[in-house]
Amino acid sequence: MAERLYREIGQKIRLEIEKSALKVGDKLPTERVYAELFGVSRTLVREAFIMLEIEDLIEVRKGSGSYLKNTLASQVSLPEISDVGPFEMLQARQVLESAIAAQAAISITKADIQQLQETLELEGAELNSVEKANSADREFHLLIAKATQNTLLVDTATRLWEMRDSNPMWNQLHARIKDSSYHGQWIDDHKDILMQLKKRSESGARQAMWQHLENVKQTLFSLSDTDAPDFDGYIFAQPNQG
Amino acid sequence: MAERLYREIGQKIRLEIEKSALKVGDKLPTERVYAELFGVSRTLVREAFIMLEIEDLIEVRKGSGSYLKNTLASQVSLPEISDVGPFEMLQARQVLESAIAAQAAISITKADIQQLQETLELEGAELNSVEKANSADREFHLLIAKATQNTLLVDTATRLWEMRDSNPMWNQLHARIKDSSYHGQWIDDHKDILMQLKKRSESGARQAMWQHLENVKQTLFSLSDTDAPDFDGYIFAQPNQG
DNA sequence: ATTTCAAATTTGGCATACCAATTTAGAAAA
DNA sequence: TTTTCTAAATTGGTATGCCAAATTTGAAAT
Repeated sequence: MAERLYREIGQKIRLEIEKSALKVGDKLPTERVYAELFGVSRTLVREAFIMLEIEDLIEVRKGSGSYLKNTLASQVSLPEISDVGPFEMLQARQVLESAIAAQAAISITKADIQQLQETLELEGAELNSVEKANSADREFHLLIAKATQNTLLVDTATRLWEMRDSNPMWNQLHARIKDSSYHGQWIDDHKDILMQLKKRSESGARQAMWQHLENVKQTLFSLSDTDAPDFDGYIFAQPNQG
Repeated sequence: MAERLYREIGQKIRLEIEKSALKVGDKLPTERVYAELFGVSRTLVREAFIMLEIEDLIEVRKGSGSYLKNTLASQVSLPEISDVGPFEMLQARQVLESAIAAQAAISITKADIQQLQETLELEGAELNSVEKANSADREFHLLIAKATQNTLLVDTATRLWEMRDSNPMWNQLHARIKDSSYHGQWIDDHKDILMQLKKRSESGARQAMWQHLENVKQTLFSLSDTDAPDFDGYIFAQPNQG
């Protein structure tokens, strides 16, 4: 496994917080207490505390102690998401990301366009590595959300991608899509989206993004149709984009 | 300020990554190098590295070094909802909920319409209680999301409303909006949305929802203009709905 | 020239020790 | 008894040092 130890400690501390039924605002045991409890140095506990602090679960105050800042419940990023099928996910992305793209067309800056351009070139270059191509794909879509300059829209898009990446079924399919001959169209789609954004065309960007995800759905459908595992029951009403 | 030092170091490292134009996969300078560069101990640099690792920006490999895992651009500062202003929130709702409404127009059922009808009547009746009116308002919008029959869209809409309800500034304003003479138009807007959904008009529902939230923005603006606290800096580019 | 493999080097992992801010305890003053 | 103030204890902050994994080097074998 070879996980970094501080993560293990952090997880143990989470469990301790749960067992002790600590409420928001309550004081946690000190670093030294946890160190002795787990039989490790205070350094490691401290690192685990930093992890939990970055995750916004606790707050650390010098000379005073550490305090629970949020509930454990608010930590978990949506539990039942793994039950969401690829088609349902793609439909949600279609609805939301096309709207975000339309908004981005209004507020996008030259710098944003430049970054999108660079990412697009990376996508073309990195098609040998599925890993990197996926990362560039994600980057492209999130940059568009960022171009709206609206925190909540960025947050929404990010959440969608986090869910996608944590969905095992999607990962399985993604590799095959990227291997398929569709990769060329994938890039063409992105080029089209970028072009509409450059033109600052609201409806153009909306439609280009919609069509892109429509194409992904089609590819996914044909792959799962011919080849594949069981994706029945994931098909939804297909909106006709007006 | 009294910020914890590792955060400062982490920020400096981000700047260094930017200055050095490091690409994903590139190796970072070692902890010892940064320690000397910033004139601090390796411990602090290590803590900063942990912070960046939690943020998924870098990957740390024992005995080997640390590597850039994601671009700085893809870094999303996890949203501290409390400092999202009402106008930013309304803009996000405008973009997302109008898209959701359009989708709902396609898949809505008679039962959904019936429920919306009932909720709408409740809204008219309960205008004496701000509390209940607000609850009915929320119900109306969430029912539309449910009508899409897409889990993720429901989830997205729910999240938006949770954030709205936890934003103190919004709550403060909401009461005043509900008190104002705008309440009548509020209900008319909802009636219009419901009518478009009945007609199953995708673009009609989209525009009706957009216009509704546009009206809310206008009301909010006029209230904060005449009366109120300091809402400057929350104003965004206003998309012209096509 | 190429390959192999072990020793040296590099790099992150972890622990101990001491520092500084905060809190607490208790004695002195009122 | 209550308040005030100071010193001791508590708690997180930072630095140093040694350990272990990974990488690199270079000499020996082929």
